[in-house]
Order: sequence, then C-alpha cells, then structure tokens
Amino acid sequence: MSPRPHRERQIPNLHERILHTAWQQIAAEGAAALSLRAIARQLGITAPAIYRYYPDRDALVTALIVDAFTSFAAWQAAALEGTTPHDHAGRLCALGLAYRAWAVAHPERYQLIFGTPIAGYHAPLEITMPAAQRGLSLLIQVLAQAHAAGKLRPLSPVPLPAVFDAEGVDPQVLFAALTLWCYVHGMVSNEIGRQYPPVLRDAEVFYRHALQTLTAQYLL
Amino acid sequence: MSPRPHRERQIPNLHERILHTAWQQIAAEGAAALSLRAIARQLGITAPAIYRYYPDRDALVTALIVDAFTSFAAWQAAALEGTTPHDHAGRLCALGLAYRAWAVAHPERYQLIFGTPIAGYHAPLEITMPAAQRGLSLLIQVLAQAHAAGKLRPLSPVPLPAVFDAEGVDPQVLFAALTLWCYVHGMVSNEIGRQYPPVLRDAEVFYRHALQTLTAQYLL
DNA sequence: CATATAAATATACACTGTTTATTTAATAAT
DNA sequence: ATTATTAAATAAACAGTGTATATTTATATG
Repeated sequence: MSPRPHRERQIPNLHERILHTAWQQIAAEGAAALSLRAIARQLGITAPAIYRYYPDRDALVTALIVDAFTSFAAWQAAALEGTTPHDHAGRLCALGLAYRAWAVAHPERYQLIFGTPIAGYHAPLEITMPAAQRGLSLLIQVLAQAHAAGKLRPLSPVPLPAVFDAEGVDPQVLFAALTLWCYVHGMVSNEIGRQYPPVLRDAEVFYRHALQTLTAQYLL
Repeated sequence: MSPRPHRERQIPNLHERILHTAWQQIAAEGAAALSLRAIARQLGITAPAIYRYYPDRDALVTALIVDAFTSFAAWQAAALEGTTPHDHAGRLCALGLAYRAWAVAHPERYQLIFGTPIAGYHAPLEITMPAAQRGLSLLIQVLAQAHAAGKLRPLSPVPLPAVFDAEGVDPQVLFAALTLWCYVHGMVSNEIGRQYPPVLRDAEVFYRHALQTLTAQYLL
C-alpha cells in the first residue's frame, strides 16, 4: 500500500469529515466509545493521519463540544423566532422547551457537554466557556427584557448577596437566569441520564408542568 | 514467581480491599482513570485475580456506585439528626446543604453517580435504582411530614397532571420532592462540573441563597 | 528538472479489559 | 498419611486504545 494516495483518492475537507464521522459514531455508539482509530477506519485512513488536523484526542473532543454548543445555541435562537417580543412568559417557556427538545434529540451531544463521558478529558475552559455562554445569554436576554418591562417577580424574601461580577446586567436577572438554568438542567440531565425514580411515569409531562409552574413563579 | 502466594502473604478481605483501592485511585486521579490493572498493581496482585471477585469491570463500577449511594444516604440521614421534627424548613435546608456538602467533599463519587465518567459503562438499573432511591426517600419523607402538618405550599396555578405511580404518597409531595431534587442537583452538578459562567463568583453563597429562596417558596 | 514541502503511512510503545490454560496452596476424603 | 479435590492465584496472549517517531511519496515551487 502506498504511503500516500493519489489526489483523486484523497479525501477533501478531511478536517470536517473527521468531525462528521465522530458525530456519526457518537450517535451510534455513545460519546464514551469515541475512538480515533475507529474514525480513521471508517474514513479509510490511518489513525496518525488525524494528528495532522487535531494535535491529540482532547483537541478533537473540544472541537466536538464547541460544535455541540453551537448547535444548542442555534436551537435556542430558533425557539424565540416564533414568539412575540413582549410575550415574556411565552418566550421563557419556548426556551425551556427547546432546551429539553435539543437534549432529547441529541442525548449524546448533551452528555458530551454536561456529562464527563471521555476518559481523562478536561475541557479547556477558555475555549468551551465562551461557547457555553452563547446558550445562556439568550435566557439572560429574555429575562432582562421582562425585568425592564417590570414583569420579573422578586424571588426571595431576603436580599440577594453580592455573588456576581455583573457588568450592566441586573443581579436579580442573573440570579433568575442561573437558577432557572440549574432547574431545567437538573430535570433534563436526570431524564437523559435515566436517574428519575420509576414512580415518575412521563418525564415530558412532568417537565412541561414544572416549566409552567416556574414561569408563573418567576414572571408577573 | 510462584503462581500463588503463601497464606501469610495473601491479602485478607481482598474483595473489600479492591473497592478501597479503587476509591483511593478515583480520589487521586478521577473516576475516569479507573483501571483494573492499576488497582492490581497497587495491591501487588495481577489483574485477572480481580475477576475472582468481580466478573468484569462494570461489576466493580456498579459496586462502587452502590457504595457511593450508601455514603450519600448516610450523610442525608446524619443531616437530619441535629434538627427538630417540626422544623420543616430547617430540615429541608439541612438536607439541601448536606447534598452539596457531600458532593463537594467527594466530587469524584458525585461524578461517578451522576456523570458518566466510565467509558462504555451502563448501570444495571435494577441494582442502582434502589440504592439511589434511599437518598431521595428522606427528602420525600420530610416533605410528607410538612404536607401532613399543612405546611406544604401549593406550587402551581394549574392542576398537577397524573404523572406518578404513587402508592400512599401524595402526588403534590412527590412533585415537590422531584422538582427540589432536580433544582439542587442542577446547581451542584454545575458547580462540580465547572459549568458555571465566570460571572458567578461564589457558588456556595449562591447555593445557600437559592436554597433559602426555595424553602420559602415550598413551605408555608 | 531538481528541490522542498505537505500529507499520509508504517512501525512501535505503553497502556487497557479480558480470556485461557496452568500452577500451586489449602482442604477434604480415603 | 497419602491422595484427590478445590480454590485462588499467575502467566501468557489477544484485541483494542492513544500517541510518538521515522519514512515515504505526491504535489507544489524554484
């Protein structure tokens, strides 16, 4: 076998083809089964060839994570498109439903981001945090609009301690955003991770009801 | 080297020593780095020897998970000991604080249970669910007591759909328990998994304030 | 046409979980 | 006391992994 194939047999856009193949295998076998050698096999190349495009496995995983966050942020943005700007409850609900819908549609991507399925992988926060931020920023935006309209209900009987390095964003808005996100994340990760107890029959109905309760709690 | 050591050199309680060594290495290197061979090395035995006690790696992981759940349930139970039976808010708060305290004290155990750090591992739910249940049952118990005392605030403006296979436990209690658990789990898993955005300075203060807000929302 | 570069391969190393056959210490039976 | 049995470990090997190094060759450049 020749050490380098003719140009006709070369794979164009190998950089993206590797990512695409990785997603294919993650969807089929789960994120934990990610293997450079398996990707190489499917592409008809050898494993070290991947190192031309990604310095190591972790770099590939990071690229996948950024990819997933981008996909997630797109879903979030799309969810707001069908809503009217002043229907704060509707927009909040839409974001919440889109959050779960994306996770259910792509459970492996969800686990890749929020679980820790890759052995020994530690995310470089300077790369993944900005990508993650984009998803959260829409929620903050919607809540900030509700706050500006005076529709954000004061949540706590006691004053909020100074826990934020806020720049222009109201701490109450940040607190509402983070708590809502944690809530929703907890429900979705329990559903995707099959952690719910058997007494819960329908996780989706449960989720919708919880979301309805939440919007009523957070908005006037 | 002889194929079997003399009795004096044999390791007693190897079954438990394996678990203990596994926890040691998980604490040092993270759950993802779990390795049968590394455990064997540290114990001065060969890797296949472990197979006398655990049929495969997944069985060992399952034993570790059950172990972790047991430890967690013990912390939850201990948290209630310093409280008085009718101080429902205090008891709820104690459970919530204990939840986070356990996770912060044993982040690897937490990730092992709720993350998915072991490549290719799928938990046998018939074994892990009952163990997980024990932790949740205390929360349900506390909320049921509050409900019996008429101190559980009705949460939603709309009626709760029938999503539970409840046996003797009020659906409102179950709903409150599950939502509270999801909320707390979301916050803790975001903290442990370093998913919080940098604007949040102090995750512990944030958690305490959220918990305080929650108890006020859930209890009268 | 000669040279330099880029992109792949081949090979090898140190790991991993797991299977098989083998060896031996301890125990039970005669 | 000797023999047979059983239990618990080892040794060796297999297929898989990520990754480093050296090599080869197709292509682009002077």
